Amino acid sequence: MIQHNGGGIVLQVDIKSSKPIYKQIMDQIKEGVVKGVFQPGDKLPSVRELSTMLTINPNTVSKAYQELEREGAIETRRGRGTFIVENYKPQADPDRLGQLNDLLKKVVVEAYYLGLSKKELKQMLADLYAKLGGARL
Amino acid sequence: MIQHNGGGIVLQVDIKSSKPIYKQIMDQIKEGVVKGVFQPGDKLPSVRELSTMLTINPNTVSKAYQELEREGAIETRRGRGTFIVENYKPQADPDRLGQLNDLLKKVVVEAYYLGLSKKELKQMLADLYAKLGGARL
DNA sequence: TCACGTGTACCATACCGCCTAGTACGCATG
DNA sequence: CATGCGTACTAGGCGGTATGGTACACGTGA
Repeated sequence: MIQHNGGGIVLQVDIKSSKPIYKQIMDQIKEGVVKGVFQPGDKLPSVRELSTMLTINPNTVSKAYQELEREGAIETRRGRGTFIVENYKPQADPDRLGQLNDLLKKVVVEAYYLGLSKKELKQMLADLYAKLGGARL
Repeated sequence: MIQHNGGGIVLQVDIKSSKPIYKQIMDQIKEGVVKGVFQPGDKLPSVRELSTMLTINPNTVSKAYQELEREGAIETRRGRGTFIVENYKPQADPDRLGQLNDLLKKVVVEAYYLGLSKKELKQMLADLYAKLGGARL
């Protein structure tokens, strides 16, 4: 578990996880935005800097940044760096909406197999909203 | 998209999907149990039969069945076949509970990036419960 | 102007999960 | 004993992921 704390931001990567490193970075940045840890316009660590901090390859960081930009979450300015997008406009993408529905369906099925009632799952969801986005959501 | 319909059960597999085939089988069987399409004690297709129907390798089906048995969802009886477990007793597995929480967290973050409000997500969850387990959940 | 930091684009290599193919074994049923 | 069943094992191919290295294009600031 390698950690990076530069200027208040905290990113950590688990090399041993089955989840790809570039996806770990993506998820943490998006979660950080929701939490408010990353503010619109904030500068992210440079590709080389973050790769050094996490002792991973620059290409891996670059891949994470490219995917995030493709999703519209961040933007890159050549020669300047990578930044959290300002005034993010969500678009009702049918594909991503379907994926979200599938993901949520999986949650419901898993909850059943863990013995969680509908009420308990709703509570879990409420707790997450409280924990993640006090003001934002 | 290959489909199998034997005795009322319907399983389909998308070879081109990035999701592993054995996981597709696992998810569909678990979803089928929640829906009630599969009843406790029901016999699943044999490894060879299902592999033939889906035109995939028997080992792939076997892997799906083994994982499902490890999760306690199904049980195999040597020489007889594979069956949906009767009287399934959910166990409060802390690991799986943590994974469920992570999955739900991802849902919340994705929902934010799709512009879905907390209310809309809760509605989506309610719809899924209605669609999946009318009586069971 | 020029050095520097930035993201980007290649290429080659290695590793690992997934899937296939084939063969063989142990067990329960009829 | 023949059949159907799950299981185990080996070998190989394929694609995604990550690494290592090099090179290029662009914007900034001295």
